[in-house]
Amino acid sequence: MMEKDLQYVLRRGVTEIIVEQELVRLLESGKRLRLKMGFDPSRPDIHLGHVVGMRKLRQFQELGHQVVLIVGDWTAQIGDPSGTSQTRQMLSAEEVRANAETYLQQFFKVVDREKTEVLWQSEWFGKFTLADVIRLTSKFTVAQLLAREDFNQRYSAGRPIAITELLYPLLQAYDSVMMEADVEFGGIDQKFNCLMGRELQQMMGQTPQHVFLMPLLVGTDGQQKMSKSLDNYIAIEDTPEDMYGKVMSIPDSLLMDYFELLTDVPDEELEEFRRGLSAQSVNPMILKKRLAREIVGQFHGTDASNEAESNFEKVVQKKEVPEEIMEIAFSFTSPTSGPNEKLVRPPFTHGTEGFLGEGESISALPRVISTIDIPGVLLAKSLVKSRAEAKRLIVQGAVSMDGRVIHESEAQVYADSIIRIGKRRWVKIVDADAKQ
RNA sequence: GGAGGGGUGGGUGAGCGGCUAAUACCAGCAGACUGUAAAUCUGCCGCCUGAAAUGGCUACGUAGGUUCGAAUCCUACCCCCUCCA
Repeated sequence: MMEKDLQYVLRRGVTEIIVEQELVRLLESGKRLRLKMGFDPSRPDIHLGHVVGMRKLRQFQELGHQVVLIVGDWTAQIGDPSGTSQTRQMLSAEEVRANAETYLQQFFKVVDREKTEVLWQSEWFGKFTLADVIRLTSKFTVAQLLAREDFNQRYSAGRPIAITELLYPLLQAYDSVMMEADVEFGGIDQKFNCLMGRELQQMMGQTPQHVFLMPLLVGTDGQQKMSKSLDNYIAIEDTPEDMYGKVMSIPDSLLMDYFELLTDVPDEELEEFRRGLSAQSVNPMILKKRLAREIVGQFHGTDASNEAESNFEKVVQKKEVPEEIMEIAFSFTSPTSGPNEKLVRPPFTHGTEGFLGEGESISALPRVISTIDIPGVLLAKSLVKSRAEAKRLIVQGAVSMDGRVIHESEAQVYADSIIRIGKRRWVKIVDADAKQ
């Protein structure tokens, strides 16, 4: 049983383990290992890309090991040069602290807080002197650092590399020494930095850490790794509905990766899914719904994930109006004043008169009617960036009211009329007077 | 210290006195088709005004200047990059 668990943890969602044989021996020795994971508090939000590593940490915790989370309050200032971003803004100490707080809160949604130790880099780098810097940097050569692929590329392409960027791997390596890491976890793009940790530990008389590398989660665009700056991410703070919808929008090609990296669905079942997909005997959409339920459930519970699913079926698949929508108050009795301001065009032409039958009064009618300026409404609720945009959308037939496409900026609305823009934006006009 | 290159819309990147709100590509938005998948096709993609043709305003690092007219020319300043030392 134990054996099987270990194999699962070492196989599922893993790209590379350095050095695997040794790590296995170490795990079998029964020693409580110190597992290193670092993060830069340059951005506070955690998304599913981070969750891949966090889940792995959790699995090791369940085997009895200790997580040590390093808050990179110094490296955050440099910005990890890996990937596209070049220069990053320096953050103030307060920003870093606030980001870190938010991060931790989210981190412990997955990782067991009881078995986690949090260390800040400033505990050691805060005391660093120039002498220390020189001592650290003298251990490595430029050639060693240029071995890193992205440095190498930039260098040979004649593009700039800041000295602080070269420092980044060294600082990260030094963290491993200070916390006496047994294993460092990271995405495959962290390989170089983690290996530097091994070297430095060895130079400083420690047993070199093992390195546990995981695949990078591809974002919702199906192209690049999930990241906030590319806006292809699913945040763990997303509402259940959003999260569900975003999962549904990933390309089919990512389906199995997501299952493997982000859920506990057993390998045997995943095999079945794969067979079904390649034999085309199963609709990927069905599997994706399962995936979405699994993921939403992890962060919001099964009730919320079921609700998110029925909401999705109702709103997206059946194209009905969602349960909860934004409302805007409109006074039908005095359409040209009060809260309406920009909602009614100055030459107010249509009122209730003419819509009343013989002997009817306003109160006898279930709904009142008035003419309203649609772009004004959309703008007032920030559903649109400008009037111009609203008009464009109307021209393109993207705006409908009570199920009918609108072609003009002015439209007749009733109390409780519902305006829809595109696929996922709604507003409801409510009677301000009735609401009082 | 010296020589050279460059700063254009969310990104890449053309334009180098009027035809330029500014080519193209990417991203984004919307429509068709759909499974909120992919692929494809179509339209949009600075702001305000107008039903619309139109009109006005703001924008090509910053500040001035030349000109009937400037992203395009001149001056100063700021910033970035490359090479030599």
